Amino acid sequence: MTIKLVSVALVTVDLVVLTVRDGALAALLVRRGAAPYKGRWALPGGFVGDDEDLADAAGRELEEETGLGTVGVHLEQLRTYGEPRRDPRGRVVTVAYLALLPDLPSPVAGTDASGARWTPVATASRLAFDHDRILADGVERARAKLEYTPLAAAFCAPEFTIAELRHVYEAVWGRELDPRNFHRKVTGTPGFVVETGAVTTRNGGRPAQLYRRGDAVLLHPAMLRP
Amino acid sequence: MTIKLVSVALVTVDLVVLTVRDGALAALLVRRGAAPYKGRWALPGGFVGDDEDLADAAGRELEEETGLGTVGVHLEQLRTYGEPRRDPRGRVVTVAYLALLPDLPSPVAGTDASGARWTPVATASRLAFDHDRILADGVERARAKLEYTPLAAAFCAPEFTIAELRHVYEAVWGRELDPRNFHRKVTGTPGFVVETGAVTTRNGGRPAQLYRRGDAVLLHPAMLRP
DNA sequence: ACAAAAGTGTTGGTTTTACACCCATGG
DNA sequence: CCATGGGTGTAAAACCAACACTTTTGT
Repeated sequence: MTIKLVSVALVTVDLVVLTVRDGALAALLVRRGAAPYKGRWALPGGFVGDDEDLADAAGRELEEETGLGTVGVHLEQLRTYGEPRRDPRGRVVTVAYLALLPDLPSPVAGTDASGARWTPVATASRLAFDHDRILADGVERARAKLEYTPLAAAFCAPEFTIAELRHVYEAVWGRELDPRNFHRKVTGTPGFVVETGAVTTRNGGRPAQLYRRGDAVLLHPAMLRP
Repeated sequence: MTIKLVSVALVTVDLVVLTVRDGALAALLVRRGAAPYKGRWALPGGFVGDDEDLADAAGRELEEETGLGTVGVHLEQLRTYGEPRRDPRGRVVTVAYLALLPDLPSPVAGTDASGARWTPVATASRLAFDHDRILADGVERARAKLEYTPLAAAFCAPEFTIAELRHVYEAVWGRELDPRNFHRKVTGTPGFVVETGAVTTRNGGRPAQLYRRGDAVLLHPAMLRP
């Protein structure tokens, strides 16, 4: 056995931050200001504090990058990437997190001030490090979890209409869904959404019921993507 | 900002190794021979080599612990645990892997020689570190993936009968399934299993067809666990 | 009145479930 | 012949896709 077994590594968190903008799934990217990969787009991220939990580090980076608090934001661990030469500076193990946000009109970065920008995932490529792969993994996770969890609501404002929820599915899956059948399915799946009693006409046409997220954690039956 | 941001950590891999034995889901545990948690049961694991990929480290640990090669064994990354004080010796971030094995009669540890043992997951508790939680996460992952992937075959020998496959589902889900409907469902799901042409009577009764794993990676339709 | 969006009813097809029934072996 | 496990048939129930149709707003 010749492997050196006590391995010390730098630990970072990287964030796949997704939202639905203009009918498409978009990721938050930042432009790197320093080597390596200077000038290239990358996932937001940074080092984990000495006495900081991984999830806390991810929440802190999200706050720094978006200006948002982490309350109400869906944030889950995605996967860890630790290939020995993934970072030219040395052994860096990164724990990737997946964050899902509603399309916030104002306080988010993406105003391009801080060098952060929303990019449709279909056109995001040639990112720094192994971030192409991490982003792809995050998108695939989001697509899969829409099927069997109520995660789509994380892309919506706290109160939303069934049609707004449907637009999320259509954007993430890249496929049109029948509004009538979708409505029945969502309202018929126990715990997915709960009626608030309020209505809105913000989308034009007949007023629509507003809903909040229900307490289900798994959808039975699932929303299938055939 | 007072957080020290350049965090150096020791990186380990821990393994949740599962098999089906005597009709129950069982995990491979080792008894710790040194502090901390000396004498307590723990998940097998160890440090990642200096120039070693995480998946390779997991495969190496599996081989050391079971005496098996990693060919044909299902091994996937589970989750990463990095709570600052999860290890009293210092900052240790562990990347957990999930391994699924057929119930091998002979060469595996578990003979208790090396201090390793198969334990039904229902009775495994009070493990060292945060290993209770890691084991629970691994079991839940296995349960969930049986639904929508052909993973159950990883618990079977290379050639298996439909009934043997059903026993896996019944052990992992803790629920009896109708043999007739199960048979139709499995053989009717494209790519799940392929007939070998051979038959066996090893389970008594009428000879049963032997099958091998198919090439499907996702099951359509899924095997539901209601 | 008309367009646009929300929501309900209906229908025919597929899938699931429960269970009766037949098949092929060992003892 | 009987017990045991393997596998097929079938009918009722549940589910799903497609689409005609009604409701309620803004202009």
